Amino acid sequence: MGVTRQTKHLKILLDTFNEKKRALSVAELVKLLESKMNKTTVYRILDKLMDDGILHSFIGKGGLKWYAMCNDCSRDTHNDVHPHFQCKSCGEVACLPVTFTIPDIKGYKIDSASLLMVGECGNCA
Amino acid sequence: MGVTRQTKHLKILLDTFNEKKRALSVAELVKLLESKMNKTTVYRILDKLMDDGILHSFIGKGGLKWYAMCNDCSRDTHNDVHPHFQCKSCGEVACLPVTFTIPDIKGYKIDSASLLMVGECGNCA
DNA sequence: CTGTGTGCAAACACTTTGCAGGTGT
DNA sequence: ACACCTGCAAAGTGTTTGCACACAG
Repeated sequence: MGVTRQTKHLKILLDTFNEKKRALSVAELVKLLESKMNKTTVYRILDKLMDDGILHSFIGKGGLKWYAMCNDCSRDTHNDVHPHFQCKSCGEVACLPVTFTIPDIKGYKIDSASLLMVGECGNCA
Repeated sequence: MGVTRQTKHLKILLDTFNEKKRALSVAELVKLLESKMNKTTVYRILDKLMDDGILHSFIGKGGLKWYAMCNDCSRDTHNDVHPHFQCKSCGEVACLPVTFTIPDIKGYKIDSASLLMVGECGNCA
């Protein structure tokens, strides 16, 4: 279903994640890259990188989508249990270095879980 | 900052939650009630019920907002740590009868957390 | 050459806002 | 009477789609 080609746009996006070393919202990426590529392209590349297991995504405060580099995901075994933290003051997002195990709940077959914690980061406290 | 008045629209919305006895998405509520009230009114009442601690909300799969009756919330102590489950097949949402304790993470002052599990419900499995 | 990728504009879906008029207490 | 609530239309925001053209392999 389509080989991911090595285009300059793809490279720009990957470089951005490597530089920033943090989670980025789609809105932020679109704004950041608006001089270099169309927003449609941003959405499409993010989708593809997600499929390929290079990025993972989650829904932040307010329902906006965020992406971050995967450290421990592959195309087949996508580890969705990434706890994330979002500061209610500055809005910054961090991937938490915590392992979270999905509880077993009878009556439900659980595939993945997303855990978002909201509070104040070190800078804002 | 405003007393919540006992209007017929408010009653209709509360009745809906009491009848359905489950979490409802805003989109579903708007559609369900479109003959009885304007969508703007739905949004506003949901907001108010949230403030009053009658409903709690969370972001479901895909970033859509859901509301459900609070069982253990008051206006002052809003318990945001409600684990929720959403079926990836039928989209149904359930409030899980599980208590989840927020882990302590150094460097972050965590106020609340939201935990969404995605998988298959009893009907779809 | 062929299948992907890209830009642009338009369409979509969800949510918020402003304002005039209606309603609860 | 006054503060609060409602409907309507318009605008705002984030995301997706269709299509013609460009590019990588």
